[in-house]
Amino acid sequence: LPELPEVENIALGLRKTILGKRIHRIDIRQPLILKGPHSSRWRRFMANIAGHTLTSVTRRAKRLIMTTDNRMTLLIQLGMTGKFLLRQEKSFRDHDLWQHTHMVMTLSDDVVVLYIDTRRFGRIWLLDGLNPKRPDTAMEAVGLGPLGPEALSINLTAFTRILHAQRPIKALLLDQTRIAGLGNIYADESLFAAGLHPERRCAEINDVQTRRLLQEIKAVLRRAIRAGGTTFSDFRNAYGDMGRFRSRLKVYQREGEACFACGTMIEKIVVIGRGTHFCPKCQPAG
DNA sequence: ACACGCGCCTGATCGC
DNA sequence: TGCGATCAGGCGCGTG
Repeated sequence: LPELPEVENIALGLRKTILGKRIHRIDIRQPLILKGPHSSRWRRFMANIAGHTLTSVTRRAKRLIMTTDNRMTLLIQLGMTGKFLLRQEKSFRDHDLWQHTHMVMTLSDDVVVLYIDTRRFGRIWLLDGLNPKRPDTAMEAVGLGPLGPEALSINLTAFTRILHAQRPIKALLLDQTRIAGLGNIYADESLFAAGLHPERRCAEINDVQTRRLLQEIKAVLRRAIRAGGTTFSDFRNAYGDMGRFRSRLKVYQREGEACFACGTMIEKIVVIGRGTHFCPKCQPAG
């Protein structure tokens, strides 16, 4: 489940290899994943991109943005299992993942970029005229849900403001319109690091705890980025490497195991329909 | 406006 | 052993 740190690592990997490369062609094997006003005319859109150069690969929350020198944009939301894989030749056709490869970009220098998504929750929007430094307007214009501030850069004032709500704190952390980039893994890990029960009502969190939670969110995300993200089964970066953060998770997927801080058994509950892991002693309710 | 819950989709795991 | 049922989860969308 690619969250901010995983998408950041995918972007880093893609940037290193494909920036400045010329696009020879883009093949779509599964048109159903395409969205946006050009999706029904995707053949024309892709033909219009061919021959041009990739000028930027950026990230907004969990969304990837790839732009060309003729101001065309592929905006990718990876969903649960979406990934990019870089290959030097076309031997990937024998690969196990070929049946879930929905897009193939052939670039200069024999670089091939595969977009692979087993469960097909991911989507690719075909856009034109998006400014990669200010992508939100264009994204909302094509019906993508509005995004709150980046979890890595939201300031204390804004964070305090969104905590004026009656929902459980975990629900807020997963709400991309309030704070963008966290998913289930890093929401649970941040709440553990801050010593907050995931069902704690937002409005009951005091100023000291608020400051602490914001610091821990950013610290957890930064550590996860440096570790290359978290791999359970699916996530790989653009070079096929697994993330190394899994062994450093404190609560996520550790139900029944001992808390590293106090030895209490980690519990798993359901909050707004999501599996939620926490230490009942380090993260007391009420 | 706000908040919750369903359904999409497939592979892994569970239960009989 | 085999096969159907269940679960996981990001996000759009419908509903209260």
